Amino acid sequence: MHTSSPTREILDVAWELVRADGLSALSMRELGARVGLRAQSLYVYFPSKHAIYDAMFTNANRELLDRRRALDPPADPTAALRELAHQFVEFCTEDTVRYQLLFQRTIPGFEPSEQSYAVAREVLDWGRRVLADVGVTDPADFDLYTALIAGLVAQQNANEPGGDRWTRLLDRVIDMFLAEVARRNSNTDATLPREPS
Amino acid sequence: MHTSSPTREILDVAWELVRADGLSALSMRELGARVGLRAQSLYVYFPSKHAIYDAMFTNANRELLDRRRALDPPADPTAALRELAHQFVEFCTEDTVRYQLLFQRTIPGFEPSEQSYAVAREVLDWGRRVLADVGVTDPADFDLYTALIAGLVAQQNANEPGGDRWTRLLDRVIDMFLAEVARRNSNTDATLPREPS
DNA sequence: GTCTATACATCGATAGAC
DNA sequence: GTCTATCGATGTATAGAC
Repeated sequence: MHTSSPTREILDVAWELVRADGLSALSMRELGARVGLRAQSLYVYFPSKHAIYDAMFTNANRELLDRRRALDPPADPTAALRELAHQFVEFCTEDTVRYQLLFQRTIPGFEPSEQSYAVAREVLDWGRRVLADVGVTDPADFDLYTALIAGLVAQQNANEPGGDRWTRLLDRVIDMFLAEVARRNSNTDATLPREPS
Repeated sequence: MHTSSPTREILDVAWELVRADGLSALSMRELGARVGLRAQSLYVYFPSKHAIYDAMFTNANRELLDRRRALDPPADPTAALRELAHQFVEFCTEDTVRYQLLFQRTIPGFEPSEQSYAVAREVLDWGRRVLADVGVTDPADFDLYTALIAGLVAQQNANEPGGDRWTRLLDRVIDMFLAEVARRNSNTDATLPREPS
């Protein structure tokens, strides 16, 4: 019996270190010391430092997925979208290092593995589903949505980490987005010939 | 007589290296070798590697300012805003490493110096002036604007560097933004009591 | 599985000779 | 101003004792 596997403990401590000193300041010797191991022994559990980053990447995406599953989505699709967006923005701003790992290409040689990407895709597909529920199915509209959210988060984390100068604009941004999509759809209906039915 | 100072040449080569290998892959030894010096001799011109990053930061902001000054802004304020936004987005996406240095906090201990920030503020103030010309003076509206542009650029650079999947949404985003500000202003006019005059 | 020991190449940075 | 020499770090790797 054990409370946590060595692998699990290494990852937990890695997150601690990274949060304290920055994403790229993760050192194998330091990490080993914190878990009572020499740096070399870490290679028993992870083949390289990038493998640790990769596990952290998966880690973080799973955490986001878990939180989404924990939501009890309201019946109203728009309310559900709002809830999702707020959860995502909070997730991205409550831990800027995690945000950096997930959404910025900042570690020199690190590229998430295929299986890590799979989890990231799950997150994105979840978003697509929620948007489809409010009638947004055009891929360009979805790109627009991700850009709007990404912009708020990027500005918040870059210029006022921990604050809410940008994130408090979220509901306004969602309204603006939904109005824009509705406007564009009604324009399209009015000006383009109908599909034969 | 000389074609360029050592300082200038070091910076030029630093940009080359960084564009080739990534922002954090800048190495003093490599940089020295490319300019015909040993790494240690670089410290005659820059007191540290961060000082080189700082000079590059100022460098890039000045380049952006120069381009703005080179614009011959159209008389119509909205057209001028469009032109500015397009120029900015192109500036941010044509060189992702430069974008990373200017707008992402990615280098472990690097913080731009006060005088470097001054140039960055000039850039921001320029944007504020152009937005004021189209009637956008509320600071929250300006924050909204910067987030919208930042979002397009962030998504483009992170997910499809060199492409235009997000940046081609720029005019749509500007329209959406202007409509939102207009809507909000008219709402305010209609529902709030006027100031005594 | 973990240790010690050792190795190699890399890094930023400093001291001091010339 | 440029050099050699050196320092203390880093990631990575291997060999071998226990």
